[in-house]
Amino acid sequence: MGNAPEKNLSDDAFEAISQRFRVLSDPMRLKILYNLASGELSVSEIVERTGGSQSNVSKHLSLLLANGMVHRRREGTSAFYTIADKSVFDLCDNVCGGIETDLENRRRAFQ
Amino acid sequence: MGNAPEKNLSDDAFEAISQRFRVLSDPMRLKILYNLASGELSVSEIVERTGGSQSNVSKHLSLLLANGMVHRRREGTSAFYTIADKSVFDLCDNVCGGIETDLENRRRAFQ
DNA sequence: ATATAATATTCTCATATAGCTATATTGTCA
DNA sequence: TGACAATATAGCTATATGAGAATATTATAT
Repeated sequence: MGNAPEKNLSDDAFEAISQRFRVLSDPMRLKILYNLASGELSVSEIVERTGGSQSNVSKHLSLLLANGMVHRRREGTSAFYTIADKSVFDLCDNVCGGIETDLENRRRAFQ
Repeated sequence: MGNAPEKNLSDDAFEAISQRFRVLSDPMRLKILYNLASGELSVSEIVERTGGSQSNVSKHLSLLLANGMVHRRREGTSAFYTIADKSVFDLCDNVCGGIETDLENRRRAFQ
């Protein structure tokens, strides 16, 4: 098991990190990040792949952008999004990789 | 960077994992987990350390329990909680360890 | 049985937000 | 300029949930 916390964290700290988790607590946003894991995509491509509405996808992308999870590159009338940095990508990778195991555990737990 | 997703994940999968993130998206719950990182605590001890109200702390603990994040051990009129498994602990550890960096980045971003 | 202590739950209110529809913005091309 | 395409935003509604206050539950002790 772990060690005791070595110092007290401020309320701001807990607020900040909970905000980060909140961004990841929506299925559509996870779906978007999951699709971006394979590389850069335009909004319309993301709309196609996720099956979400254009406005909804765009709003989620704005939120991801505002929270530093993705980068945006504009080109003509299009906008291309990528996962911002390795930590987000790793998180996405772990999450996506762990989902099947997680679901399997849940199935077992309910039998 | 990563590889493309090897298979499509079901909507249920994204729902399940987003639910997990949702549980971690509240400052008080993170605070509770952070305090539990040092070992088992009773509800009243958690109330003292977090500064939350009894009913609020109890409610958050119920939610953490329902989502498999903590275990509960009853003894007399008391209830003692521990972090459920290593994955939760690791997550908590990573999160707590990363908070300072995260805050520092935010400070920089706003200067 | 009754009082007390520890924890859990219910009720209510206020706030946040996901999704929809419609509209606005921005860039390209004829 | 005007039409069109791609993206972003605003307005609205319904739902979820965090927090406080009050109450209920459960266990111990006298």
